[in-house]
Amino acid sequence: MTAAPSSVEEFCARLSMMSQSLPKRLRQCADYIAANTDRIAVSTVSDLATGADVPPSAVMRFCQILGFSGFSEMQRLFKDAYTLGWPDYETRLRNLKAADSGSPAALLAEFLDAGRLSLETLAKSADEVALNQAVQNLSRAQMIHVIGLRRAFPVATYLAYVFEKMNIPAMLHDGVGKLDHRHALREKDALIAITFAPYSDETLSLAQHAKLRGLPVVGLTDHLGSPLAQWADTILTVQEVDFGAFRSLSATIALSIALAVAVGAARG
Amino acid sequence: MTAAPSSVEEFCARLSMMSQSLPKRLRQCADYIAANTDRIAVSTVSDLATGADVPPSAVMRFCQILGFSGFSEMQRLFKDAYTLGWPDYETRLRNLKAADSGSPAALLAEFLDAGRLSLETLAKSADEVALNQAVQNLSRAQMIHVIGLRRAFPVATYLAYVFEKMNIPAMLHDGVGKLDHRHALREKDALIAITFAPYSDETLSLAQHAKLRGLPVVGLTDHLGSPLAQWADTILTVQEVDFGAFRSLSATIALSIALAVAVGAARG
DNA sequence: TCCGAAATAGAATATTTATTCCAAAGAATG
DNA sequence: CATTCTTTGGAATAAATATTCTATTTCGGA
Repeated sequence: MTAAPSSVEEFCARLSMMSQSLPKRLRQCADYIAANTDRIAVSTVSDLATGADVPPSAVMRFCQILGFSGFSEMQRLFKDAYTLGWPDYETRLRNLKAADSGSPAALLAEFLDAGRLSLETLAKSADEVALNQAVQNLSRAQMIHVIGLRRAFPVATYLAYVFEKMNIPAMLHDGVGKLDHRHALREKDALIAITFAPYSDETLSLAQHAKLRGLPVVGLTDHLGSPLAQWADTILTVQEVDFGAFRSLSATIALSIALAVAVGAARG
Repeated sequence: MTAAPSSVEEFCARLSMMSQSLPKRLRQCADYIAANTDRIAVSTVSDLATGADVPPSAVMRFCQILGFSGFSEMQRLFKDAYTLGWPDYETRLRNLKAADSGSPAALLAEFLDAGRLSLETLAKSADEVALNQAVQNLSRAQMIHVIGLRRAFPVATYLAYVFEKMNIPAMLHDGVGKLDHRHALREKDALIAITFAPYSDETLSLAQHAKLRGLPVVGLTDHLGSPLAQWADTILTVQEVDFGAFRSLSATIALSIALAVAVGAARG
């Protein structure tokens, strides 16, 4: 018995290699599974058996012929691939770590990978409707207030930089000197609030203040259940892949610039 | 008991509605699940329980509070949604770009692409030797000073954030109040200076000051001919691909974190 | 500080799901 | 046509997983 495939690609290759030489029932399995690789992660043996019109034991034999100990082992391949976004990521990560763990170059490779993965995830999950709505709200504002502290601070400062370059009136609430500028929020202004778990009280508090005064609030956060959601009119979510304790911010910054430039364009 | 959500959107909405008023353990469930909606389809109760750091029974109670009969029913929602499948990155990016140019979604696609290209470029061009040298210089320092203004400011602030999180003494020279803290540079300290064309005088000036006092200076800039080169012991270069007038900073930030974490590791 | 209600953890149980095994059917070979 | 090897289906078993239940703990209000 040959070894089991260790990636989805390898799995597919093996499949097309073998399917010719398989007896009837097993070929049915192979064909059905090849046509539904995207369902394997969320199916049971009997789901697949029903789909391929074979008894469950045929599916089991099929898994074993491919080199897996059973269905569960085969399914793990697909569950992992799904969870991680791309199939080979975990394997590559393991190799990199094993190779030369801790060396600066290895670390850099990890962060580059994490950044890339974050960008790809955002491409898949970006909510166009929310983005358009955010742009509309912000482009009507007389002044755009920006707040983001701790990990979100770099994002906030970059937004402030971009707005300034485009001659859009914007104010960064940076908390310097513990000065609170909430009263700078005036009628017809809007707020961009950025915060990720663990959420910053100051940011939430300013968002609440703005919301209660009736200003449009655009929230940039990590998920829809964030406490920021209740104070924002529009929520944009970004999941950054983290490596170690730190995140790359790549996706967050990309989304921020896109937002800012779109606002700039909308204002003409 | 209210009826269970019948779509993932509804589920997320319900979640953000409730999460405020939930007791501790259930809130942990809500937060973890909200941040990992994409994993639910392929997780077991105990996977989620482990991730949320609660016992499995808490996850069950959580499912029931949301209106499901149990975990299996909740998971079905996500398994079904999964089957519809996300388009892959390439497809999605093409779709985003296809939306009439200038639309927020199209802009986002461009910035995501630019970001990814920058990361890939850095992966190919990174100078391992310089990186190692930079890590060495910085890990010996008693305090690390960081300066980066304008476009480089977000990078500098993120570096300061990361150093702080790792308990490494660091000082951000942010120019607030036009205060000049160059005399905070002391024997055995080191400086990270970050600047891109058009180069910031303040940054160059501080680098010069440090160099003349004999402190190690690590320069992060756009190319080896940068004016920063003459005041730095080690030069790290990053080319960010720009789209329109703005750059994504993805690669610069990835390099910065890698540098910081490597320094953290070297200091033990 | 006490009481009652709410929340919790973990063990016990039920259910689903995966896996094995073997008798029977079918194909190939001489 | 008999023999042998392969394939098959389904029942029996094992394992994983979900779910319930209850003794405790925690929390909030008198």
